[in-house]
Amino acid sequence: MRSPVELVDAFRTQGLKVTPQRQLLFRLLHDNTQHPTADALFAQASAQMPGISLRTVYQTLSDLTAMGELQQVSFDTGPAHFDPNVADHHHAVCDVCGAIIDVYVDGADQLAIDGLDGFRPASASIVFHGSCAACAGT
Amino acid sequence: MRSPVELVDAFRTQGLKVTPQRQLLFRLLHDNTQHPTADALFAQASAQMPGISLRTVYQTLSDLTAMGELQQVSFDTGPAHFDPNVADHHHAVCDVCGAIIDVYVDGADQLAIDGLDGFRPASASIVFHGSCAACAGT
DNA sequence: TGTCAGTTCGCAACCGATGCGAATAAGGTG
DNA sequence: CACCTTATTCGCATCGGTTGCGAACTGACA
Repeated sequence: MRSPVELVDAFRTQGLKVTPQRQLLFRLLHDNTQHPTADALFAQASAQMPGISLRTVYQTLSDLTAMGELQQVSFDTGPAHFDPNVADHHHAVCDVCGAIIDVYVDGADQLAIDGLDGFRPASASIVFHGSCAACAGT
Repeated sequence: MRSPVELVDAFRTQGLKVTPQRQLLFRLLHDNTQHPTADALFAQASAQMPGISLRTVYQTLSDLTAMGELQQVSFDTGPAHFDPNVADHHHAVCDVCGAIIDVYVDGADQLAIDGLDGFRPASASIVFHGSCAACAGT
């Protein structure tokens, strides 16, 4: 995701308006490696801007996702998480504390796949489950 | 997933009862490669047993999943799909028609992963997106 | 056949997410 | 700087998927 100042330009260029709510979310998301949910962002945003609506958070998140600035990732059936890292990468989920970390997998594109039977893969997403450094103990 | 007759034994052994509803679902799921949702199974079950409750379908699916006879898989934020194939495998999803097919990936366990930073992976799940043989055209 | 624990099933509730519409505010123009 | 247009905010209602609850029911064993 681009920086808050770049996003201001990008939004205006598209005829979209730059509101305080949006700017706050730009800041909360920039360089955020937490993979927050809409609800988590709403909580953080509310602390700095009481009265902001959850609806607005959802709205801005989907705007940013549509613009390619954000990647929406979902695990299992829980709420969606948002990732400002839009590079080609994958995720590791800690089953203990729920932490999500970005991982880069070499050779993900040349995996030997059996059973494709004519299926033409366009993309692959890999999710590792396990325990993170903090939860694995020492 | 084991065969309907084996499941009858397994259920009784665990003190669970074998009802007509459950037997019907055993049959609908056995050798099913469609990865149906609870709703889809409910529709099929209703055709053969009018009056069966969606609640019962959910109940039995979660029983079977708890017993390890079924694997619950979810893609994006949509409804959960149930897979009687509990072997170690992955999935390919057709973005056109929504078909889900089982695939087997060699070397999935020795992928070169960067960024783990102490994370200990216990399992990996890979989802391919693309177009299936029927939808890819020829 | 009787007894009892496990089941079924409808309804309400829940969660994450989205549609709608009135009030509000951004931002270009005169 | 005031104005006007259009986008945005935000609360509320709604929706889809799923689960909790509890009364009535029914397998399964004695």
